[in-house]
Amino acid sequence: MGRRSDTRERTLRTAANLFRTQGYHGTGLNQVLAEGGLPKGSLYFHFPGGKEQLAAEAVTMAAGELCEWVRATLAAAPDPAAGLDAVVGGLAEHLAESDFQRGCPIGTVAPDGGEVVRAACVTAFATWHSVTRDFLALHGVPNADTLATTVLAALEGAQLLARTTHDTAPLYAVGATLRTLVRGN
Amino acid sequence: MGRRSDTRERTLRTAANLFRTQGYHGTGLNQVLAEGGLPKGSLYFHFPGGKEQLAAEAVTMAAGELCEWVRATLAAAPDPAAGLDAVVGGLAEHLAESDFQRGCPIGTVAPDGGEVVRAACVTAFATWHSVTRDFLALHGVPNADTLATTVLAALEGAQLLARTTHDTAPLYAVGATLRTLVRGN
DNA sequence: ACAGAAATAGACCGGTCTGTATAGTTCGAC
DNA sequence: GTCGAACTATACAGACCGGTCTATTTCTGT
Repeated sequence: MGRRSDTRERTLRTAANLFRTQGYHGTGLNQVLAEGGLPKGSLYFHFPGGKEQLAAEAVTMAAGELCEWVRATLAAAPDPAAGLDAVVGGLAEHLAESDFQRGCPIGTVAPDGGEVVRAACVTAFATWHSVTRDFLALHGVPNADTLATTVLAALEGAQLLARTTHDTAPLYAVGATLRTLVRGN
Repeated sequence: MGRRSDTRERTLRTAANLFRTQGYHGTGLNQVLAEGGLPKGSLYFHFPGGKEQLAAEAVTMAAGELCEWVRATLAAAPDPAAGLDAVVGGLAEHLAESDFQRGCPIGTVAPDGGEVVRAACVTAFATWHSVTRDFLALHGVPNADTLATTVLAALEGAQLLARTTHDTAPLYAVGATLRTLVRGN
C-alpha cells in the first residue's frame, strides 16, 4: 500500500517554488516537470485534478511550513515587538536571498487560480492569522484579532512592495510601525 | 499629426480593466481585443512594444487615476483618521461592487510582468506613497514617511486578503488599526 | 516465480499564446 | 484630385498551453 517513489512530493516542492515566484498563470506544467527532472507521465496520476489541484496542494504545503516557522519564531520571542521584528527580519532576509524573486507562497498565487486554489489560500491565511492572533492575545495585546489581520495585511503588502521595488525597506518600515502598535500605547 | 481614432485609449482602458482582475499572465491579448471590440490589426501599431508596453501604460494610466482619487479623498477629509477611513471605505466599496474581482491596478500586475511593467509599478507606488506621506505630514503626523509606507502596504495587503476571502472585513480591520496609529498616541 | 498494482515513458490532441507580415482602407494636407 | 501618413484587416507563424492516451516498466505481496 505504501508509496514506492517520492515523485509526488518532489513535484509538489518544485511546483511550490515556481508558483511563488511566477504566480499561477505564469508557471507552466512543463516547466515544473523540466525544473525538477520529473516524469511527465505521472503528473496526472498523482494529481488527477490537474494544475489546479497541484497548485492548491503546493500552496497548502508551503503555507504549512511558513506558518510553522512563524509560530516557532514568535514563540521564541520574549515580547510581541521582538516577535514581529524576528518575523519581519526573516521575511526580508529570505526575499533578499532570492534576489526578490520568491514572494509569499500564499499571496503570490491567491489572485490567480480558480476556486480550488482560492479555497486553499483562504485556509492558509486563516491559519497564519490565528497563529498571530494567539501570540498577541497570549501577551495581553488588546484587539488581538483585528491587529492580527492588520499584521497579516501589512506583511503581505510589504512583501509585494519589496518584491516590486527590489528593496527590503518596505518590510522594515512596516516592522517599525507594527512594533509601536504592539507596545500598546 | 493629430490622432484620427480613439482606439489606442480604448485599448488601454479595456486592458487596464482586465489586467487588474486577471493579472498579467492571466490576460490574453485576444481577450482584450474581443472584450473591447477593438481592431485586431492595430494593436502592434499603437503598442509596438507588445503586451509588456500595453500593460505598463495601462498600469500607469489606472494608477494615475487612483492616485488622483486618493489625493482628492484625503484632501477633503478634516483629519488624518477621517482621510484614511474614507480611502478604506472607497476601496472596500469598489471591491464589493465588482464581486471582489477588480483588485488594485498596481498590485495585481506587479508580481507578474517583466521589467517594463515592474518599472511602471515602482513609479506608481512611489506616487501613491508621496501623496499619502504629504497628507500625513501636512497634518503633523510624525514619521510620515515610514507611516505612509505602512499605510500603502497594509492597504495593498488588505485588498489581497479581501479579494481572496471575498470579504471586506480585512479592509475595515486595517482601517480601524490605521486610525489609531494616526491619532499619534 | 508470478500476478497485479503502482508508477513512468512519451507521443499526441486541440487550442491558445504572443508576435509578424502584408495588403488594404481611411483620412487630412496641399 | 492626389499623395502620404495614419490606421485597420486578415492570415499566419512558431511556440507553448493543459490535458489525455496507451504501452511499458518497476516494485510488492504471496
